[in-house]
Parts: sequence; structure tokens; C-alpha cells
Amino acid sequence: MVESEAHGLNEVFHALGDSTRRRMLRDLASGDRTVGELAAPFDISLQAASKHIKVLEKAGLIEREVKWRTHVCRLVPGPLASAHEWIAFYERFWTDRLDILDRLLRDEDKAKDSTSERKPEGDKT
Amino acid sequence: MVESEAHGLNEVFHALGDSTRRRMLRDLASGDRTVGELAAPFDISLQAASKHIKVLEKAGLIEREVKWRTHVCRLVPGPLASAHEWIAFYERFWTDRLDILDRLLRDEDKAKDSTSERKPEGDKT
DNA sequence: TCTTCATTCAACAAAAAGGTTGACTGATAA
DNA sequence: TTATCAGTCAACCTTTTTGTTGAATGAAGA
Repeated sequence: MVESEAHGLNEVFHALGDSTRRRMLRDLASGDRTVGELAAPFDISLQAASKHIKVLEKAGLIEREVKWRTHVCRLVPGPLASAHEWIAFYERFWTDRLDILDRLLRDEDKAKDSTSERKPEGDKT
Repeated sequence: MVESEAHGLNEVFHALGDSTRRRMLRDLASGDRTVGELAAPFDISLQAASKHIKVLEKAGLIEREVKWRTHVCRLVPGPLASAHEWIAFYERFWTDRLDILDRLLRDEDKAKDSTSERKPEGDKT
């Protein structure tokens, strides 16, 4: 799992790496939207918005249903779940690590009090 | 919360949108690594790898401790947690939506058998 | 028939991303 | 003293991204 699913993750994370697109997803979370509706909040051309939508589509995050002249977009949950899993895995991984580190440091502090050098790790304003 | 934290998210998601960098994070999850060690698995120049590392650093995903000539890199959990939260929020949101949609469609199927067209939609905002 | 309208397509420009090579750094080992 | 060695910095190139404007589409409505 760890890295074998590199296929879609590039596209998904890339799609999420832009606030315009994240905003579009937010709007879509409230209900389906046409291309024009998705584009409306932004101060960019419809064509530019259309490209953003295509990025989301390519990442598989949304689908569109073409009802003649209007294209209705809708969220697709799958790919976000992959990204979610990826992050969850690593987050857990290094949360554990930090936990262990923390315990080690505490033990160390307890064992020897002042030896050679301390390695604070938890103070930087 | 929803979109006010757009600041670091762009950088974090962008950093995650590249498999080289994700692989570096994976390696870092097993323990701290020098720049050279992080670069080793890849068939790119050290300088290119150094740039990737800087992207991770700019996103706040890693920190480095410079021990004279060698730079030791270490994971930082915070930013990934933000990304995690962002995704978790939306995932829940539209999982719920799909759930509701599913129920609506099932009810609709049950109520009227064949009418004209479904038009789910249950929201505003 | 002719206009309308939502959207894409095409061509272009500017900026960012990702890669390369070459030069620099400066304590330490020889 | 001099070479080494990990890593950065700088300049450069190519590809991708993001935006622009202008034109095409083609059913529906006048």
C-alpha cells in the first residue's frame, strides 16, 4: 500500500494543491454545480475555471454529466479516500515515532540528569 | 476552518503531489536521514534531490539540523495533520451526502416506480 | 432563419517546476 | 599545506501550469 498506489496520488494531491480547486470542491460539497456556477466566485475567465475543473476531473475527484449545453459536476469520493489513507498512514507512523521519541527522551532525562548535552526538542517559541 | 487555512495547505498538498517527495517522507518515517541518504534511491542529481527536500521543508513537513557538513532531516507532524483534517472534513461531508443520496434514491424507487427524472439535491448555502 | 448561451477548443504568454552542470564552502584528515 | 566531502548556490534548459483572448459548437427559442 505504502507507495504502490503512486498512480493517482500525484494527480489527486496536485489537484488539492490549489485553493481555487479546493474552493470548488467545497462548493461541490454543498451540492452539484454547473461549470458556470463553479467558476462564478473567482476573478478568472470561464476558460481558466474550466481548466481547473478538468484538473479535478483528471484526478477523479469529480465527474460531470453533460446535459446538452450545461455540464453538471458532482463529487466522487474514491480518490480523496486514497489521499486520506496515504496521509493517515504516515501521520500515524510518525505520531508513533514522536511518541516513542518523547518517551525515550523522558527516560533519558530521568536516568542521567546532566551528562554531556541535552537535546531539547520541544521548545522553540 | 473550512478554507481559512489556505495558507499552508497549498504548499503541503503541492509537496505531497510528487512521488519522489512522498518516497522521501516514507524513508524519513523510518528514521532521520541526511540529504545524501534521502537522495540515494533516486536517479537524479544530488542538487535536484536537494530541491525536493527544500520543497518539503518549505511546506513545513520536515526540518533539518545542520551538523556541519551533513544536514540531518527529520519529519514534522503538524502540517500533515492539517492536510489530514482538510481531507477528513470533506470526505465525511460527501460520504454523508452519498449516504443521503442513496437513501433518497431508495425511497424514491420505493414510492413512485417510474415517473420522469430524479433530481436529488437537498441543501442550500 | 437567426440569435442566444454554456462550454470547450486553440493559440499564446508568463511563471513555476524539475532537471542538469559547474563552482563554492570550509572543517577535517592526510 | 592540500585534498576531501556533503551539501548549497547559481545559471541554464525544458516541460508543465495557469492564465489570457478569440473562435466554434449547435440545440432551443424568437
